[in-house]
Amino acid sequence: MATVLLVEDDPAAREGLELALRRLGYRVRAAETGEAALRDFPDAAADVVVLDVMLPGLDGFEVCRRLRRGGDIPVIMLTARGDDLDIVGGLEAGADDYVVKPVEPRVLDARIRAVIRRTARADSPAETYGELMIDRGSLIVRRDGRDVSLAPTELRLLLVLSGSPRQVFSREQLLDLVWEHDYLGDSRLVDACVQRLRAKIEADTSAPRYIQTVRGFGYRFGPV
Amino acid sequence: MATVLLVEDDPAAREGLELALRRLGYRVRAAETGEAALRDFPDAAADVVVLDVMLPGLDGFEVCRRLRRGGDIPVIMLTARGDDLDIVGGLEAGADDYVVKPVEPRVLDARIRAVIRRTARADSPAETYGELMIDRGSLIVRRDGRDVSLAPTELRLLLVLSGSPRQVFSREQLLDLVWEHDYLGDSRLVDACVQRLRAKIEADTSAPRYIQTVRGFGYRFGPV
DNA sequence: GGCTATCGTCACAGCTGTGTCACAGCGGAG
DNA sequence: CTCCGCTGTGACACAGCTGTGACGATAGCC
Repeated sequence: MATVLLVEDDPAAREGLELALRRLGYRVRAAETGEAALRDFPDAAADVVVLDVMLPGLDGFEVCRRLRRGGDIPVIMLTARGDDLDIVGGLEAGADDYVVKPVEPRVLDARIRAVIRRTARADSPAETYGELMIDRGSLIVRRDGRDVSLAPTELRLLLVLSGSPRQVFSREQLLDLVWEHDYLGDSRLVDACVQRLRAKIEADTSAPRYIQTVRGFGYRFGPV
Repeated sequence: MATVLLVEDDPAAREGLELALRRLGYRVRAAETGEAALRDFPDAAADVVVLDVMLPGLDGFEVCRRLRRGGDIPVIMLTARGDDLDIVGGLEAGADDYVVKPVEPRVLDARIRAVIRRTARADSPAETYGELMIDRGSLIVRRDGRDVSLAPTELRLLLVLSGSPRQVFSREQLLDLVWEHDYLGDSRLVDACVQRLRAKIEADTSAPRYIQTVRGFGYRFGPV
């Protein structure tokens, strides 16, 4: 059965949900704050994170964003009833779903299963594509065995693209996923970042091997 | 921009949402009943379905299940406030998300984009028609195992046609779906693009195997 | 077999989309 | 404070895609 990392500062709500989830067959690890969750997370080996929005210290949105950067664990946000802004913020921060408190256990159960079903993907420790190696755990990228120094944005771009090899991403999608701001109008922003990334990981930028242009549509990570 | 198929029987709610979504840049096709939606669907070429739960005739759950069977178009359910049973039922029926009525346009916008972003990631298996392979994820087209280099418009045309095999598309429909501009009067525009596409994917353009002309009506993708 | 509406084909001029580059603003490190 | 690297922006060039119109070919109808 799946493991849930539950992040909730209110003891009553936390223990209630923990008990309910255990009854439903989940393994549960609980954390009281976002910091604790982020600290525990690599070891928690959770399949899904259930995350309260209102937390002392780091709030839920920020925790969600950081979890997103670290990998692709699905996140379900717990939000106060009727606060639509929370919903928008949570989804923009990369949450996979949200539920409104107080939550029925069977509702949460259904959402957890739906989210796990959607994101069921195996994550490998370090991926190798030809001469290129990408380690999502340590965020180290190597070409021909030598470390490549990437700027933060370049790294995020590479992680997003290589996270779904061969999948074509439009510029709009990339702005959403990598830059996390809705952009109106066009600019050479994505192109420029792609170019910088290519300059660092491609042997021949005029015949890119890893980051390919799909004219009229966008870009694709595709070794071969 | 994405196309939304909106299924809602209440005229006021339907027209309100339709207008709001158009303002946000979506193309919208509306249906009043589940039956109408299912009938329209193959032609609607929608990217996401927004589906009211309470519908006359087939209810939202059943429509959702049938849409699921037909393919993997993402579905967002519209449900009455506070009805948790709806939520469970909707997610079990295969819905990707739900929103509570009445819905703020920007909330629905965020949900639609989140759903599209998630489902775009799912790698769709490549389709194979005889000697022709079309991979909608990577936008790679192969004939006899060799990559075919298609121009953007040619590729869009092929994607639209092959998205509904055997379906006849009129030139007007194609101008709308591929070129996205309402065209008045006739021109050889569609023909020219079809010809260019045929030259690249057909072995014998005088006896096309994949893109067939239906004289007086339009074109059809039909590998037979 | 002729006529007509319809479709295929082609060449070309204009233009769109992308690669590339330099530069300035910004923020963090020291 | 200064310095340095990262980021976003605009300008520019250019490959090659696109739309257009003319004309030839073809199928359907009588």
